[in-house]
Amino acid sequence: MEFAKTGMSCPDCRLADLCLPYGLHVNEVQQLARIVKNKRPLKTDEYLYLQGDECQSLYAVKSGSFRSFIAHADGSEQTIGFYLPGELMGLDSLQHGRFTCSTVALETGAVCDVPLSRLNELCSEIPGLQIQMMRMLSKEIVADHDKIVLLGHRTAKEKMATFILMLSIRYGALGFSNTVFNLSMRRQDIANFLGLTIETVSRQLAELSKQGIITVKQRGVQINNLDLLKAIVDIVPQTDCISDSR
Amino acid sequence: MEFAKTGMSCPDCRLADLCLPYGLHVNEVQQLARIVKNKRPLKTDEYLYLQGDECQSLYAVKSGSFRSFIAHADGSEQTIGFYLPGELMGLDSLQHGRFTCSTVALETGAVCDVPLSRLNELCSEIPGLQIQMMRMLSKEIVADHDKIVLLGHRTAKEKMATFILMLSIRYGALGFSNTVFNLSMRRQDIANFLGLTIETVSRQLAELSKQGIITVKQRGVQINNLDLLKAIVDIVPQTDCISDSR
DNA sequence: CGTAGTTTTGATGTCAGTCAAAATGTGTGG
DNA sequence: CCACACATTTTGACTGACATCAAAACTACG
Repeated sequence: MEFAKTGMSCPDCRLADLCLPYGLHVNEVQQLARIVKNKRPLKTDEYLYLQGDECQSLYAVKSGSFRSFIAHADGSEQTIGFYLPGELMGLDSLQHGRFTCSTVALETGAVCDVPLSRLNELCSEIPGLQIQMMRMLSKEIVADHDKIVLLGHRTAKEKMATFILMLSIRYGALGFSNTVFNLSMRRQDIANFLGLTIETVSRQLAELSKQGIITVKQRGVQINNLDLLKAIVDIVPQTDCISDSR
Repeated sequence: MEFAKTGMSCPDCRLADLCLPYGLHVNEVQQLARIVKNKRPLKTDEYLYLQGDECQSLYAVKSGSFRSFIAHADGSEQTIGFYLPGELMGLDSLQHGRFTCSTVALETGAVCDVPLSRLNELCSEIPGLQIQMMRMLSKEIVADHDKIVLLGHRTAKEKMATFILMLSIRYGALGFSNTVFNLSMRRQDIANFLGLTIETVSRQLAELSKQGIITVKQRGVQINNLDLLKAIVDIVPQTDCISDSR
């Protein structure tokens, strides 16, 4: 998903209102833009940072999508979440200065590099930025709570439906279609994220297809009946998004 | 768990280094203390705030323990977490100004009331406070990631062992015994938190008892073999705590 | 076109949920 | 202090949803 051109700066970025510049005055956005470094694009499966790395910068998704996960001593992984444009990655590192998870590109994408030391300075100078920074941290917490709810007590079908619905909502909030989109992650990633096996994910997608609620063609997903999908979920995810039809 | 006396202020609070004052100069802590209001103690099952309430203040646990949970339209709940002394509650509200979960006292306890507007002002004046605030938000995110890992792919036995171990670590970090403590929450709360049923929780506790790893007497838990407990968990939770024997 | 990776489909097993009842604990009023 | 009622926890028998194991079908890429 191409959105903001690589090299485009905060004042001109269409994602500004979903990102750090939200609520800032024009000149403040310019100040922010001056500290943001544009990173080169990342290719599929390229790592943005590794668990345990010292954190010098936070990264905002400019285009593409990313997966973050925690690796365990035994080699197993748990996918923590997926990041779409406008979202800030690396917020887990602010506690101790090291990333607690690894993040990898799911497709070709670009990120904005926000040096932490400069960001902290700027937060002191611009109250609005400090507020927005806390908003974004809080948003991550709320999103994580949604994930806890998702993993807590739901059946495989509910998990699958919720996953599709959350993506739909997030794409919609970005100005994309909320009924037709591509899954940038593999079945394995979905399964791992939802605490299921790939076989179960495959079967649930097939089931939802058979019921006519969605149409799946490899990575491509089309939602044919949003209401039925919501009926399966029935528990309203309080995802960050601004415009939710509910 | 009595810890800091009600009425005691930040500069004298034993929990200061786990809480907002961490890293501040003495005079800055005094500034902070001036905006903190002492709330009356809460009794068991008394609500601190309700999901959907407008957030005027954040609350730091002074003594006792709390449970926060999300209620769904169908009446079901998902426990999001448990709060112990020194922890800050309500961070989920910073995004939109409303609490996204309810929080209730598990036992008699007291909290510090930190008015949000004053806190924001103070963060602008005291860079160290702004940094610490972000650390605490980040800590919450890391803790939530641990919960996602916990709920993701673990068996009932692993969940139960991890739960006991995390409590052990947190009590230890507070200066309490990490081998003998009371569960302030009911079985129902543990089950709901772990995505299990009370029957399964009961059986797993019985199983761990039978193996001699722990001794359970109602709310009381004694860990007889910390290494065996860790062996069951095997996936190291990266919980916030400072001093971890591992 | 051939190989490797990914996804789907099928058959079987198992862990935790459900239902039911007993045991234990907690609180209240006599 | 005891008796009774109610809540919580434990134990047991059975069931079912999802995991596991295995193989086939589909895709992608050189």
